Amino acid sequence: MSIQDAASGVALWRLVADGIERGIADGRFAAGEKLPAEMEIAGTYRVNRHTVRRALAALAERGLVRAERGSGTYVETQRLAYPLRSRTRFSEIVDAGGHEPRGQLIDASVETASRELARQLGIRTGAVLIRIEALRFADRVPICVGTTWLAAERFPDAGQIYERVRSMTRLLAHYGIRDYRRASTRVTAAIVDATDAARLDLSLGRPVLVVDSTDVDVDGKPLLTTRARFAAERIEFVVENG
Amino acid sequence: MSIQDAASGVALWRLVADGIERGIADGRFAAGEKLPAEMEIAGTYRVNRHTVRRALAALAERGLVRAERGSGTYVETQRLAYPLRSRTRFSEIVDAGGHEPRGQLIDASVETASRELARQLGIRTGAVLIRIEALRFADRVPICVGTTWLAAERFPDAGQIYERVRSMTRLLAHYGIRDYRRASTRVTAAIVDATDAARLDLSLGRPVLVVDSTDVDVDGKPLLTTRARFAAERIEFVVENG
DNA sequence: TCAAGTTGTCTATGATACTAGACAACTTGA
DNA sequence: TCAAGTTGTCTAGTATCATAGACAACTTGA
Repeated sequence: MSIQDAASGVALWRLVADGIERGIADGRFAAGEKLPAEMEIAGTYRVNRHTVRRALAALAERGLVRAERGSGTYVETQRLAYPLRSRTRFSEIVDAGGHEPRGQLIDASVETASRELARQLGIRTGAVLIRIEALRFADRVPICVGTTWLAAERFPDAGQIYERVRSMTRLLAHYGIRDYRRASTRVTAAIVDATDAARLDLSLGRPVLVVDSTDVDVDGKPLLTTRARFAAERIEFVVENG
Repeated sequence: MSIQDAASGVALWRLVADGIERGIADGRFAAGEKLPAEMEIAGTYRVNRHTVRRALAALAERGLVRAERGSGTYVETQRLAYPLRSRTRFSEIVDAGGHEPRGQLIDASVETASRELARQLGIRTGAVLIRIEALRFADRVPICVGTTWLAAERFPDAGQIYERVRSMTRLLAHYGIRDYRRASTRVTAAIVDATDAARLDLSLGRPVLVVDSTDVDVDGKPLLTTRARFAAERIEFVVENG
């Protein structure tokens, strides 16, 4: 009972929790950043570590922070609302959320279509595909890593184009496609693999949302198919009803 | 823990105290009025009576309420700051405090000067005096009851005049005295007697401040002497230093 | 691989908060 | 004078708050 007068009627852990929350609100603890260690917080508030834990538990309950055993306690990034509509453009969605979208080419390669990919793209099995591996950011936070396949016949040099324009929408525009829409979207979840964990700056064992989608042109002809892995703790899919 | 969620970190009694304080602040519980009985408050907040007592104790500590055993708990009137200067006018002081001064004649009579009164008024022992018993209010709250003596020779019919003008300043003005000042002020305290208790609307046993004062004209000649009893819980004398 | 640092969990102790019931002391009004 | 209502005080039990220490489980970086 050192920072409160003896008869304040407010629990110590509440004062600590409020103090940390204020720190998050005014940016002293930035989103995604690590909070000071529990012992350190206990020191600054001159309070027992258990009291700090009580405060952090209350904040975690409300989703403001997330504790990672052995590593630290992190300020939860507010999850980006990501609507799933027929018109789904990463850059537009992120921009609408008040953040700056950015794309980064990780790798572009050529491969042949598996039966499944061929079916989705409406081409024959074994056809030549361009495979683009890209990482997408909102402000400087990685949101998702996506693998996109396009028919090499229709989109030659797609990898180089993407590297330049850094946006799938602009890539398609480069080939004269002014509009397209989402034909199908399937969402599931998985545990992040080591490669994606590094790309998304996620700890091992954290969940990712896996989105398989196919975009088609105005005539319904498949343009590309994508498998994207979203850092689950950073986004929230919104499905409009009706 | 009925009116707060289980993990609020704010003590129940604090919520009750805050609620009552808000009630006082917004006038739901008027100054001087009796609060609901502890059991009743406990009922409205769905809380144990002891918790209510804890809340009331906190408010009493801060001087917002005052408990009277067997009677009830009352909202403390904010004490009126009453400066003691050479220029001391009840009506001016009350008016400066943002309240409406009022005087009320209780009794006017004639008596002869005791040695002490004679000395204070600078007249001979046994001289005829007019004794005025008056009650003074701020807004409709009785503040003090005062007994004033004036020389009948100089101020004939003072009682009737006071009854009409209801102010000692205006009474003196009636006799052509435009200014006067406080020659001496002595302050002590006592327990209210039954008569004054009724007049001041005080419980028996409560303290009063007893003020003996003599006012003189600009030449230093005594005009009147007064013994006033102030309800201690309603005023606070302020002595300016320097 | 290891040491340092971090969060998670356990036991233990004392203080405070809240509830519950009972009775004393006192005031008020009939 | 008395009954009803009020505040004051006491004992008791349960739950929460806060402190303290120890160790496990895990991450990180050298």
